[in-house]
Amino acid sequence: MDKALKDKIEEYKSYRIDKPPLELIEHYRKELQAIQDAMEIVQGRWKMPIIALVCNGEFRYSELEKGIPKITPRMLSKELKDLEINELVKRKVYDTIPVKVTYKLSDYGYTLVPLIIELTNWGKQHRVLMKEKRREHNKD
Amino acid sequence: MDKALKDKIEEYKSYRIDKPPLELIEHYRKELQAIQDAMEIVQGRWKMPIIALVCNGEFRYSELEKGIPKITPRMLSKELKDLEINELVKRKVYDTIPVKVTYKLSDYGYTLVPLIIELTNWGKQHRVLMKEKRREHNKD
DNA sequence: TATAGTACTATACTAAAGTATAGTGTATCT
DNA sequence: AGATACACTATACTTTAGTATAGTACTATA
Repeated sequence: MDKALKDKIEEYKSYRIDKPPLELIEHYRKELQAIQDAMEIVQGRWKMPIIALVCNGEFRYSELEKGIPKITPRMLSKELKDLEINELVKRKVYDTIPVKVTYKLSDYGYTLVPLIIELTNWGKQHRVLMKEKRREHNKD
Repeated sequence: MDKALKDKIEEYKSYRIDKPPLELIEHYRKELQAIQDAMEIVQGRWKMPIIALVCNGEFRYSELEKGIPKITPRMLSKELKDLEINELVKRKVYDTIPVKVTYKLSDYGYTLVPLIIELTNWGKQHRVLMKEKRREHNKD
């Protein structure tokens, strides 16, 4: 682990609230609720990958299928519908023949971008760390 | 939706990368991997709530049970074990009689704090928006 | 002696999430 | 005429996640 990361960790520790237990529990109750609300919407193997892709523009169904390896058509269509219901994704039907359908992030969907950035950053550095660790392990 | 949120949304849209399809796919492949790596560790109904609690200090098993309503002992012990394996949580056994066991975030665990903050913030504002929406709906 | 607390684990089960496979209707391409 | 693209949906199934309930081994307290 490098110095920059260590410094950051010290910074993050200030997130800790040192309060008497009752106050802490009260504070935490609200956090827990927020976390559960957010997770309900973002939960599952495919929602985040879909959002992360469609925040780069407008995509057709078949483009999403190609962009997100291993997703089945059933999952793609179900997850898109879920995201549409929660107004995170907008579906647009062009009345050409044959029809063209595209999906893009709604304005509200863009509020998830900071979360996606954090998730992606954490995932990237986690992968680096795991690689380092495996290398160290093999050295022994 | 207030002006501040609208401005933020415009800001978030700059996350979008407007590149030719091939470059975009290449860029996205790495993001997808990171997202999936991160989600693997953080996935499920209980991991985030546990991490959000233990980042406030050191907790005994029974305190966690009380702090996280509706979690069953099986889930708590399983999730704590998972988090320990991934070195996000540290388990400490005091050799008193009877034994006392505590859990706290590891330094590495603290790197998840920015993600938790984002998740919590998003969940909070989402709840506010849903409330507004229900109120509008009832007005009609 | 009975009850409660501590930190769990075991077993059996249900519910939710995800997969596999096939099929629909329309249109164009070969 | 047959194959392929498009945007899905239906059905059946498997896997994973989570729940319910009970129990362990120890100790302290009433």
